[in-house]
Amino acid sequence: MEKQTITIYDVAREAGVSMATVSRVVNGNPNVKPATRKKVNEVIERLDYRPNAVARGLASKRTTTVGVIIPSVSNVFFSSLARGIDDIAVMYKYNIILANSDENPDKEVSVFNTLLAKQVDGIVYLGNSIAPKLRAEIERTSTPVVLAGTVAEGDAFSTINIRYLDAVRESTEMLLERNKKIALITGPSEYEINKNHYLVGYKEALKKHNVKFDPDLVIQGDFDIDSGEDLYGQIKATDATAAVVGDDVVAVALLNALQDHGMKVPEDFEIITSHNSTYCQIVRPKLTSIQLPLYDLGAVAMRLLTKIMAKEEIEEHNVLLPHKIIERGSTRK
Amino acid sequence: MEKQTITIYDVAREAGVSMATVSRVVNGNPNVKPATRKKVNEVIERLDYRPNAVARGLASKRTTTVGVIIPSVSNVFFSSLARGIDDIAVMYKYNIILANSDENPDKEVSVFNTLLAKQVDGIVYLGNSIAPKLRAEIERTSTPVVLAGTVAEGDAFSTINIRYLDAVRESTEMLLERNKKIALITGPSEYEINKNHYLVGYKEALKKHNVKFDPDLVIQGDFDIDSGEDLYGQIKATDATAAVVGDDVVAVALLNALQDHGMKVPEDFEIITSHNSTYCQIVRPKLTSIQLPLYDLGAVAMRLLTKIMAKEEIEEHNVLLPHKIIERGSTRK
DNA sequence: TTGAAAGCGCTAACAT
DNA sequence: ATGTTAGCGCTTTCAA
Repeated sequence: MEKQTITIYDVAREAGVSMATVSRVVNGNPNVKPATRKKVNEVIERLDYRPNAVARGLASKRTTTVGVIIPSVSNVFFSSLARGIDDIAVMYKYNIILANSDENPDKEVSVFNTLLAKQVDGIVYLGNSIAPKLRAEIERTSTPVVLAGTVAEGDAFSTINIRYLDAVRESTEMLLERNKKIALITGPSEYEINKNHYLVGYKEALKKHNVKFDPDLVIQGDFDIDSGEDLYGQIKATDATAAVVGDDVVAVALLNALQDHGMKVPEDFEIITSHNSTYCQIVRPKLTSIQLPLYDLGAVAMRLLTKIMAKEEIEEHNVLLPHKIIERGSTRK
Repeated sequence: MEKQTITIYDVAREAGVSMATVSRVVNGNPNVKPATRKKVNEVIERLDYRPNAVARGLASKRTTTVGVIIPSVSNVFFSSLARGIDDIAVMYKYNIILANSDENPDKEVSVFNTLLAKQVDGIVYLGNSIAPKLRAEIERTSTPVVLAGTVAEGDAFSTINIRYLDAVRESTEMLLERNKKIALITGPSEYEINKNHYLVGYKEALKKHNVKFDPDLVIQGDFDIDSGEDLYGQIKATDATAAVVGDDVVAVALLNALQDHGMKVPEDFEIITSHNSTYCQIVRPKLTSIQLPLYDLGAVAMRLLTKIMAKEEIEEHNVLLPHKIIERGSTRK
C-alpha cells in the first residue's frame, strides 16, 4: 500500500489551526504568534511533513527552478560554468534543470520550450553563439534569459563574457615580441567568436606591430585531439614559429605533433592556448594560456538572473569579466 | 503588462469543446474523433497554447522529472555519466534536475530532500560510496533510486557498476608478467571501492602469481595533480617498477614526476591507470588504462530507473557492465 | 494574529 | 466520443 502523503491540511488539523497559518509558518511569514509557530513546527516535525513544491509552484507561479541549456555536460569548459551556476542557484534557493543541446538549433528550441512548459523562473543559456531560431524564441517569451560565455551581437540580451578580442590581441602581441609569423588556429569561421573576436584581435595586434596580415596563417576548422598531424602539415606549409590556439585540446594535439616531428617547444615554436583547462598543466611543457574565469562566468550569470527574476534594477546587462594570461613553458620569457 | 497565460480552458472555449477533450488531444488519447482533434490542434496552434507541466504534475502526481545527485558536474568522470543519464532521460521524455553534492553527506541528504520536495519521479545517485545518512533517507522513501558507479554493500539498492575487482586483478596480472614489485596507488582506504575492490583485486593477482604481498607497496591517500613528487618519493622508497593507479590525474602526476627524475616510461617503470579519460591520450607516452563505460553506466542506470518508475518487472537490480584494458605506451608489450 | 475561501491549470474518474 | 466535476496541495487575497 502506498504511503499516505501528509498535506498542509493534516498539519493544520493536528495543530488546531488553519491551513493559512501553517503556510505562514512554513514560509517564514512573521505574522504568526511565537506560541502558534512553535506548536505548528512541532506537528510538522512529528508528522514529518514536507511541503509539495509542485503544488506550491502552481499556486504561487514560482517554481524556484531555473533551466540551464548547455552544449554538453561532459564538456569541461561548459561544465565548469555549470558548476558556478549551480552554486549560486543553491545559494538563492533555486534548483537547476540541466538540458544538453549539442549546439543543435532545433534541439535548443525544443529544450527551451520544455523548460518553459516546466515553468522555470529563468534560463541560463550556454553556447558559443546563439542561433536565429532560438533568438526568436527568447524574444517572444517573458521568462528571463541570461547568456553566459556566449557571444551575441546586439543588445537584446543579458550576457556575461570576457573581452575575447582583447585577450587574443594580448596573446598575439606577446608572441610578436619574438616571432614574425604567427598562426591563428580556431574553430569554424561561421561562429561570431572566431570571426569577430579571435580574428579581429589577432589582426589588431599585427597592425599595431606593423606586421602584414597573411591569410595563410589563419587556420580555421573543426579540429580535435586527432588533428595534430593535419595541423602540423598546415603549420609547416607556412613558416610560422608560433600559434595562438582557440581550444586546449587542439593546442595539445599541435604540441604533441610538433614534438613527434622533433621540434622543441618553446625553443622552435611557441604556443598560447585559450581555456587554461587541466590539460595545460598535464602536458610537457605546460601550456601558456588565456585564463577565462569559467566558474565566475557561470556564477555571475546566475546572480544576474536572480536579480532579473526578483525584478531588481539592473545596472549593466552586458557584463565583462577580467581575464589573464598565464605564462607557462610553451612560451619563451 | 504581463502577458495573459493561455490555459486549457481557453482552448476548450475557442474550439467549442470541453477541457477534457483538449486534455485528451494534448495527451494523445485515441478516444477523440479525428475531426475534433484537428479542430483542437488548430486552436492550440493559433493561440500558441503550451500545457503547464506544473499543473499537470500536481494533477497527475507525475512530474516527468528525475533528480541526479552528482559529486560535481565539473568532474569529467561524473559528467560523462550525467550525459548518459540525460540522453536516456530525454528519450523517455524526462528532464533532469542536477544537484551537486561534493560527496558531503549532509549536502547529499539536503539535496535528496529538496529533490523529493520537488516531487521528482526518481533519483539517480552518483558518487564513490553511499554514506549512512543518505542510505537511511533512501530506505525511508518510496521514490525509486538507482546508484550508478557507486559501490554499495548489500542488496538494498539498484546499482550499475563494473567489476572493479576483476579489472584491477587483470591490470595487476598484466604487470606481473614483467614486474615483481608493483605499487597500488588509490584514494583513501575508507572508501569501499579502495578497500574491497582495488586492494582485494590486487592481492588476488599477487596470490595467483605466488608473489608475496608487501604492505609498503600499497599507497593510499588524497592525491592530485600536484602529488607527483610525493608519490615519486614513496615509490622510490620501495623498489617498485610498476604501478596500478586509481585515478588518471594521479597517474599523470606520477608519470611526469618519474620523467622529471630521468626515468623512462615504460622502459624503467610501467603504469596502468583506471579511468581512460582524455588525459590518457594527451600525455606522452599515452597511458594504458582500464576502460570504464562511463556513458553507458549512466545510460543503463537511467534506463533501469525508467523501468522501476513504470513499475515494470526488473530482472536484475545489480547490473555489472563489461570493462576493458586499453593498452598504450605506458606499458611494455 | 488568524481563518475562510477562491483559485492556480490540469487530470481522471464517472456519466452520458 | 465527449462532457461534468471533483480534486491535486498549496498560496493569497480578503475579512474578521
